[in-house]
Amino acid sequence: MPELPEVEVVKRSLETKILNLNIEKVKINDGKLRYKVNKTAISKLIGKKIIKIERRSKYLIFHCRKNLFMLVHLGMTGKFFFIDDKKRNFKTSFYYKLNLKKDKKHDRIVFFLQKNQKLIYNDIRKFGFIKFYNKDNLLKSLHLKRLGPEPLGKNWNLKYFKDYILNRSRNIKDILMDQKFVSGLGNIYVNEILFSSSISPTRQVDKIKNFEMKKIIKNTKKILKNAIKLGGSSIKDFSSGNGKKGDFQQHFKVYGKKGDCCSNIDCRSKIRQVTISNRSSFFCGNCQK
DNA sequence: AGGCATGTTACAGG
DNA sequence: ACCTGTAACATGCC
Repeated sequence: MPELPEVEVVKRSLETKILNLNIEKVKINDGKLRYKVNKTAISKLIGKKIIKIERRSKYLIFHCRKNLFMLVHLGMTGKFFFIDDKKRNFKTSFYYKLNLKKDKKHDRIVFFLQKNQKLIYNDIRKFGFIKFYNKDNLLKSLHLKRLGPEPLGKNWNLKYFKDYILNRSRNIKDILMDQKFVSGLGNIYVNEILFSSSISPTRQVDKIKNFEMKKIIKNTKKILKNAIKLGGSSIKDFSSGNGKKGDFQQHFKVYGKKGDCCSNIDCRSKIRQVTISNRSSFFCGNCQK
């Protein structure tokens, strides 16, 4: 999935494309996403416009008028494609090239917008979802109500970190991936954050010192901001709303680098891969303690 | 063929 | 009620 930086990039891209365009029609090719798409609810979009797009953690919140909110999670392989049918040269468009490959069959939902514009929700594995809320029940939804602070926000700080891990015994990787502790990080970025903080993913949280927590917080913000700036990562399935792929993956230092030499200049160790809580963890056993 | 993949949630057990 | 770990979801790739 797209983790926080990827979702942020998608959000910014969509903002430039679909805001204030009337939704004329919605076509459901396959509504069996993580949750079945509610046909009655989605049809309420017709005749309305998206007036604002917000990101919370890895969720996108589309604001419509008349107290209608569309909550989207991209799961592991959800993507948005935007097509301008009017002015594109179809045969040279990104989407046309993509169709020649294999993605077209995973177009699950198509939103037809005014001026021959189309927004497509494409999701190979169907772990993503689209749900509808009103203002009162959106934040109370099971998805949003228990989310911890945003990693780029001021509420995710040393005091919060210390208080949260009191009386808890888990490894640091687990807790950084826990959306109740901090919301928006996933497996890739947590691997990168721990490498740049020189902390082993298996370290128990009660053994993390204050200066290390500070380092984690600082590196998290740095890495996320840089990833957003570079347009996110594109592992296999991510691309932003306009079909461009991000460049951050070229900056990975450990994720997917099993067997490669550690990127720290004075280190000759090889990156190791172990499984922690059922997820792959990549780290340097020499640099990360 | 089998294992792995950017995530979240329901569930079971403590 | 809280905390933690595990399995499940669907599809493609190596």
